[in-house]
Amino acid sequence: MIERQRYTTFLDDLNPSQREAVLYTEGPLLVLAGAGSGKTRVITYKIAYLLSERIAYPEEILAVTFTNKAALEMKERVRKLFNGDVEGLILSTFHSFGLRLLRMEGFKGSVLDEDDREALIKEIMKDVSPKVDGLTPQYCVSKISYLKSSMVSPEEFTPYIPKDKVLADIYFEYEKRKKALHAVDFDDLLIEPLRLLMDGYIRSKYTSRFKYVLVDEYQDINKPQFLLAKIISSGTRKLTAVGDPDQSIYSWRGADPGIILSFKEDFPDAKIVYLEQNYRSTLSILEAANSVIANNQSRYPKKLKAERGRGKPVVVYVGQTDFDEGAFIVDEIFSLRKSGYAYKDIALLYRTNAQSRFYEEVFIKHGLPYKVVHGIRFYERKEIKDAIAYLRILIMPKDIMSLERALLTPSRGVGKRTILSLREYILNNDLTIWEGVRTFPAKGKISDALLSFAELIDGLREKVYSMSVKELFTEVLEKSGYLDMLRSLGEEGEDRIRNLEELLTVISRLEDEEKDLTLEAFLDKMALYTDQDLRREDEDAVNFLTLHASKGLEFPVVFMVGMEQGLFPLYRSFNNHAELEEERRLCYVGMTRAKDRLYMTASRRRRIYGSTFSNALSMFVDEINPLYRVVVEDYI
DNA sequence: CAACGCATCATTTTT
DNA sequence: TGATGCGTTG
Repeated sequence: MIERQRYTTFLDDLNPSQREAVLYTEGPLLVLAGAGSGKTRVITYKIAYLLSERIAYPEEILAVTFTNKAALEMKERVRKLFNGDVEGLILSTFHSFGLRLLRMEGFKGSVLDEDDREALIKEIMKDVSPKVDGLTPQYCVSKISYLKSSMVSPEEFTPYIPKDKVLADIYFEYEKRKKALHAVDFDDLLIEPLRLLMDGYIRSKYTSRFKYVLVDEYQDINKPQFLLAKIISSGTRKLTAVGDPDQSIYSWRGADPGIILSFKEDFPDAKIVYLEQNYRSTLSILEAANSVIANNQSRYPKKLKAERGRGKPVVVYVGQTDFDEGAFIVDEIFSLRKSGYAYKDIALLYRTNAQSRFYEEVFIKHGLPYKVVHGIRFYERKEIKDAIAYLRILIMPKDIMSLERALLTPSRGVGKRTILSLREYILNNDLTIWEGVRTFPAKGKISDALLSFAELIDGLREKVYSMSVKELFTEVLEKSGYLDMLRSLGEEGEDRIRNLEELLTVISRLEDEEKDLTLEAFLDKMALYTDQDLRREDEDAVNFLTLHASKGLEFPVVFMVGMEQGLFPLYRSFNNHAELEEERRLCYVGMTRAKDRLYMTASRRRRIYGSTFSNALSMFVDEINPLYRVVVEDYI
């Protein structure tokens, strides 16, 4: 008994409903957790509890969240709470888990990023399909991704509009070529594991391993993610899903908010726990947010209760021009600083990325520090991709995409034409990339070039297991002539070398964190992690981010800018009820990020795309209960 | 075939 | 405003 108490003292930090959710280990559990009600806390405490009480071993627990960053933070919290060895615990994103499963089942290919995907689509469009108005590569990428998230195969897809007839062919060909290249895209990281899990033997391996499955942000999962969670947890059916239907903001991307609403149908014996106390925001902010979200018709009524005091009202500012708006924000930030807030306590949220530039200019003019938070993959910069490609071809025998990339830069007399026939040659004869380069029938200069490339790669391959990733990285860049190429490029090259040096710093850090980091593990991280996950953020700067990117975060002070009809909500959603409600949920997400102070700013006239528009104040601002807001107008 | 200029048209994007 | 794509030129 004394033992037990020692292990679980941390349960005292929880309120009764949170504790109920943590302690329930009988079967499926849905935690409907409002904004700021401690859902992350429930997940981390539950894992720590399972471990502390020896209810489960680390390797029997799978917990999934939506971002790598969130996963990393949660793992750290679990480690601290449990204060023991968590080796074997999988706490990652669905995608990382999917890739991991594929690797465990022998997948040796590479993961296509957004650029690769688009490049492949462009190739296909050139080759096969007739030209159709409005059928852009980007349209294809997003539509195909949407179809895959909805689990509609090329064969099942029935096009309704003309351009989708062509798209259907492109989709089919895309899947075919991707498969030939032994590559998977982000959507495959969910779909392919599902395919494998159809096999009874493979399935039982995972269902017997995972006794507890926990899923965060359940309101924004898509069909394959749902199936993955359901199947993996089917051994014990001890699935804990945590989410908030009011914060579902990704349905345009294939997320299905219906999944959280039908939990009780999918798991009839499920227990449901409601977390309705908000610990994050002041009463004014919370009531303001409540009054906005209450306007959504398709929702289960729910009202979060504030645990904090009234605080300051939400400040609504309407300037004459966007410059007034900027000046107001700057003034407020100066006075917030005086009352003790740091820059990093402040976030500026906007609806579209394009809006950030204007505020960046304002901040630069006034010498205020800011950082734009967005998920551009580090990996997507050319020099980074090139460097990674070199590392990949050392251990990935089927990674033709990376081989082609490495072969092309620095230029060594092997051009696009040779590359294409080399690809054919490797695919037709089912060779490894190494055999391919060595035996490809070429003559003269090309043959020499290929041979010395093969030598280079073979030489480096020998070192893979005797060198650390960091050493190998430096070695590859030197020996391949890549650094020399950049050095000869002058100023532009210097920038790129700096990026590579930054990558080197990242590698050092990863190696510090994980002893014996293998090249395989490193490469898989690179494929899925964004800048934000890899970079340390300790600088004191105001955070600039989209409303979407703000999900799951919190800031003492939040500015929601551009609160105008047409900008937010966007024009497009005006005559689409479902879309408008999603915009409203987005507004709710933004408002509930704020702990102490919330500002919503707008201007009567604003320059967009070079011309001036007059927008009405956002309807969402009107929906705020006047008790909790003050309107500041400026007519200077 | 590439380079240049003009027209066009703009979401959100955890992975 | 600025990125992108297409059609025209050299």
